[in-house]
Amino acid sequence: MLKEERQKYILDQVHLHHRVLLNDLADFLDVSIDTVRRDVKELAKEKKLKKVHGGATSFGFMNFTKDDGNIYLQSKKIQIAEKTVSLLSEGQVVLMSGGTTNMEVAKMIPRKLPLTVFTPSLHVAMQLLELPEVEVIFLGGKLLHEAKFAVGGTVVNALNQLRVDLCILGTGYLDAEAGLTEFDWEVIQVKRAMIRAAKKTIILSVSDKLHSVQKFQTCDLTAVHTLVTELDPSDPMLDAFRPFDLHLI
Amino acid sequence: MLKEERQKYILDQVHLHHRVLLNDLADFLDVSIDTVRRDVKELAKEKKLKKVHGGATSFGFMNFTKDDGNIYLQSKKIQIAEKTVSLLSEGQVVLMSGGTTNMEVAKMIPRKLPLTVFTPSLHVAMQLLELPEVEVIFLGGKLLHEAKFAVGGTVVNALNQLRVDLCILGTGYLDAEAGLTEFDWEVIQVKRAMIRAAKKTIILSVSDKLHSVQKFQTCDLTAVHTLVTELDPSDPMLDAFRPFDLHLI
DNA sequence: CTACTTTTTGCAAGTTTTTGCTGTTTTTAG
DNA sequence: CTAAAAACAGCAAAAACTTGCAAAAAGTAG
Repeated sequence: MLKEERQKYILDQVHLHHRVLLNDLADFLDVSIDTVRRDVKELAKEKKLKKVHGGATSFGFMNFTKDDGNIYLQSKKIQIAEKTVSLLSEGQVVLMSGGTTNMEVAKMIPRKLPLTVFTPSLHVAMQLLELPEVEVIFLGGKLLHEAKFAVGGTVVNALNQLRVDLCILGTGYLDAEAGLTEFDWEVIQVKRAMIRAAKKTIILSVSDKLHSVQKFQTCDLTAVHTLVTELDPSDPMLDAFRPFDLHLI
Repeated sequence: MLKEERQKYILDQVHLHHRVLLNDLADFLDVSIDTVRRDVKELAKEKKLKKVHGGATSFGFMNFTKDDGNIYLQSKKIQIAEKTVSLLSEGQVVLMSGGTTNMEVAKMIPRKLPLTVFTPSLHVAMQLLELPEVEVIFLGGKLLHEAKFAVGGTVVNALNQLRVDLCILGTGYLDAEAGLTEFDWEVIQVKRAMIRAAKKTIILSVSDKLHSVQKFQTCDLTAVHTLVTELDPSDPMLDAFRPFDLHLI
């Protein structure tokens, strides 16, 4: 194997995983650890990657990502948020769930757009209050410590008496067969009520979460009207969802 | 696992939850507590986070209360909060309003004290959720943009069906003759309902606000059971309030 | 083809970094 | 004040790194 090839592989791995272990590289490339070490040293000198004790990382590695794991996720969420915001129009009454993707949506709503938003998420509510033209109504109830999300009978009852234009459901797990799934039973109850209360339901999902299934089902895909991902609507990854009467953007 | 990965995880957790325990980190990352300690020490030296006894916190933590700039005021509020916390006991069901003094109370509640707290204040709710033993129930409704406080019929109705041990009313204006006064009519409605729902009502007031009168009256002093100020209970400034059947501390 | 140089690679010895463990001191909470 | 938890300092083993060197591979010129 050529040195060029080796270094290309190393760079690819760094770009893909944002970090590599020298041992793994030596193992895979079937050369001594010293050779890999020298390669990485060279690449580091050319500023193509950053050498650290025991491995190498990409440059933006230490940048903060709210979502444990990878930095690309954040930019995907921003893309999704952009598409979602484009679906909103003046005067609408909207229901928003919690989750980091919905937070991005909240951040991205134009300052001048008048909306009425109901939400059971403390974080989303907090963010929405930055917008002077948005009337924020919090769906009160028992708050979950981790998610800072209100659950329980109070929330569900309030939702049952509500009729809104749009429901925007954030982070959930999505699969063509299993539909929308969650691991928290209490959250499910709230999300179901949210879907019932809305004329249309939009689901936001980064492509990583497509085809993932969790413990409990919130609803199946027939209950959903629009699916927003960071992918192009024609992407083959979305093929499994085409049989449903879904609007993909 | 690379040191960089560990440190990135630590930083992400700090940013996400505003505070982390070294034990939790060591546990999750599957390294000794010393290693985590060293990592946190390094990150602290780089000003990426703040090291505290037993864990680490992010820098901007709890900065959503705009600093009133006045250090004396702040320390007075802390004194009041200390006194107030001493009035709480295990298992109580408490109602808390908003305001900066109440925020101090929320910060000061012991981590191990089990309570159930109802509140219409986003900030107070957010702060209380840091305490694992406190069940937080948000009184949902239309949120005021400035105060981040829920008002309106929904809140009042919920309160009318509630019966709690204690109501802690934060920043209001207090005068022996005029009683408790406010300038926001909607907030008044909520505070009245809060007082009705509680067996006992505690009022927190820095001495600066004693003998001030606002536009509308929330209630008169006969509805209040305890008045907490930063002053000594024997202070002559409190003389005007002694004719009432008030507990001064 | 051969002799020579240059580059690349692996190895070994010694150094540095990292990590967990020890016992001791400091801080915290009841 | 006392007991428990956390922080600290020093040590030792393991892992990673460095350097120098020699063998193998590749290139070059006569």
